[in-house]
Amino acid sequence: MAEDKKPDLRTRLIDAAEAEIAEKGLMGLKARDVTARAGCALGAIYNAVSDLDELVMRVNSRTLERLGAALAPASRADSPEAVTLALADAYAVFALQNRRLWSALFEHRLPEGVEMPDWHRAEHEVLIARIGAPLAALRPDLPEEAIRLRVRTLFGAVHGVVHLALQGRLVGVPEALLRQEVAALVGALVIGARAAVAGGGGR
Amino acid sequence: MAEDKKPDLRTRLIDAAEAEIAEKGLMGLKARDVTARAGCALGAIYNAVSDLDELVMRVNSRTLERLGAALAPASRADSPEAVTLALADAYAVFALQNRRLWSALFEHRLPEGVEMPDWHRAEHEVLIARIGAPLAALRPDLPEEAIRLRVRTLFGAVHGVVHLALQGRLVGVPEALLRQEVAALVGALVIGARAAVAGGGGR
DNA sequence: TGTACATCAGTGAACGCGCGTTCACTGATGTAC
DNA sequence: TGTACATCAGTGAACGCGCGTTCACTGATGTAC
Repeated sequence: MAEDKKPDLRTRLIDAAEAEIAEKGLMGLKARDVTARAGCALGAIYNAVSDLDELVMRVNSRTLERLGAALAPASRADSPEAVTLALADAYAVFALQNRRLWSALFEHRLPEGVEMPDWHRAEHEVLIARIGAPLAALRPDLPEEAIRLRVRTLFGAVHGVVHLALQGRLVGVPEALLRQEVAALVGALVIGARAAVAGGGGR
Repeated sequence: MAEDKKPDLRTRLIDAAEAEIAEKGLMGLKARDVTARAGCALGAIYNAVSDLDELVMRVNSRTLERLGAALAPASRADSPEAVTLALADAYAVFALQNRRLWSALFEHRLPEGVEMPDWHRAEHEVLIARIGAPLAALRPDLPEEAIRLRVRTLFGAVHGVVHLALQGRLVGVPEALLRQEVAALVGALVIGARAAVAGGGGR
């Protein structure tokens, strides 16, 4: 009666893993904590999923999906410049609000020699495409190949600033100023892109 | 006779740890491998050093010093723009040539609640200052505080592109194109900075 | 020059723990007749 | 409706291993007399 119909164990395990990572970070993820949280026995993990690694990838997969959703509204801004700026800002905000889950995206390493499954790789392509659209509009002079490259560079730049800021240590930007600095960075790059088109210089 | 005067054990241990990290990465660093390589017993580590963590910090300290040396020539370029570009390029080259040692700089986490010792923190400040000089020359309109912030943003941007490229997975720039892309990135930022001064806009 | 003693870097077997994974078992559910 | 049997998700104690750290011991070196 009060016994809600529980979701399928596999889902509960992914939920639990997600919550654990959100609380303790990827390094703090332990099989025992996950099963305790999901309310099942330790061994049950291996019925639902092949591996702890798979569990992490399922969580990362969700995070990527949520990230995608968080970036979606940005694409509706009314100029390529505005879209690019909005994407970068949304990225920073998402990272700030989901720090550990977001970090897990980049921290997770598969054991030596194991390849990332295609379904996970494909999810990244979606992100690339989303950034690529405004950039292509901004630089109609560049071939698709060059755009794809620039997307990666732009993404890397924004990512790096956010990443170091969230790590806190070393040489990061203070978190309170992160959005502002990301905006300054992307703003400069976007102006540079426009100037390149106007000037006719390929680079 | 053929017995060369061996350096002090502590030094040999740091040498060995450095070599191990260079070969296998920070995650692959094991006390037993280090001592085997240094030619001493396992327990000897704890006479020379308080901890494996300290050993890592000693290695990182060296890496930072070598990074500093690798960046030094860049400062002799003849305009602030050129210096900034040369610094970024030297950074990318250093990372490419010292991938695992460079990565260790950012991967190493001290156990919860342990603070980074000052001697290590100070070494980072040196790097910041080195990038700050040309940037301050480029933006004489900005107060020192703002320059310090921009240095971190610029550093983060370059770092991010390099970092993702070296990771290889996900959304990185291909390594062969890394230097070119870093140059494009920094070039655009430097142009943006100059334009900001000319235009009188603070941002 | 010799003897007794203290020091301490260096040794390596053993400790201890964290933790992913396995596996023999249980019990609920479904199927055949 | 009842009985026998198969299946299989779920259980949790036990396994096994990697690995940082400790600690009782050794033996070389230095000091005092």
